[in-house]
Amino acid sequence: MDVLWDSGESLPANELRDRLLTPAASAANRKPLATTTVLTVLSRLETKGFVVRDRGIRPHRYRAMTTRAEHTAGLMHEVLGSAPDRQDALARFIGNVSPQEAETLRRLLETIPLHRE
Amino acid sequence: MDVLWDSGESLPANELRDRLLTPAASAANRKPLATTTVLTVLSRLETKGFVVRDRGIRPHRYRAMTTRAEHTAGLMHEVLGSAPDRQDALARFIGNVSPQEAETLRRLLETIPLHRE
DNA sequence: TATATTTTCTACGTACCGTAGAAATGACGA
DNA sequence: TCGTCATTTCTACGGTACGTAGAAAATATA
Repeated sequence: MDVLWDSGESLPANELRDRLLTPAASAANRKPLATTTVLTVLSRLETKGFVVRDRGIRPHRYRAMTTRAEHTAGLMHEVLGSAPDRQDALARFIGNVSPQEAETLRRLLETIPLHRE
Repeated sequence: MDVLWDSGESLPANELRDRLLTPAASAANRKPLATTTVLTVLSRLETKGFVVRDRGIRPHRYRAMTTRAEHTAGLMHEVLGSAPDRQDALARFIGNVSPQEAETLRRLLETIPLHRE
């Protein structure tokens, strides 16, 4: 997913395989993955809805369904949504953010309409 | 975990087993779990640090290590922490909260010291 | 001490993931 | 058209985690 996210575009499996062999990975003695391995994973990611495949052209091209930020935010909402006490959870969450991030959050919240009941 | 969270106190495995057989569960034709099953799961939860066991008394007593809200908040921070683009992720996250929750967040943020660089 | 309770140890089925070979499919040049 | 090569799909195996619980060991109790 990181490779797909970093390259905004859609990529064929071979390209993916190559980009998965980063300098860091090479240094760590990681041998390149087989193309079929990459394809298997891509299929599974497609099933999970994380990746979209363009079957129109022959080397199929794959791209991330969402941006990484969206994905992260989605996970956060998922976690929060599974809590029966959202207010509490949010309070605890906010209680642990750094002052810098608190500032960021304040600014972000300004863009949301005030709630009038 | 839900049972432990709902009962703030520490409970022995047997009590856990009983409380796991809620009316809803009974209706769904769930048969009661064996006590050993509950004990196995509790041990695993202990290993993960989700549960603390009091070995002092004979029917050992188990309690949740954190509150549910703390747990949820912890997961959210974990997810956020694994994102290389925290700002973006937060922006996306905030972009999807309801006006009510935005209001809650604004209020919560007031309790955090302003950030002066 | 014999017995009942509680805990630990071991195990089995299921599911998911990383990995990839074997087989099928599709494209492309001779 | 056919053989060959690239690509994709199908199948599979080892590893880890989880739900479940029996067998065995440890401990309390009558």
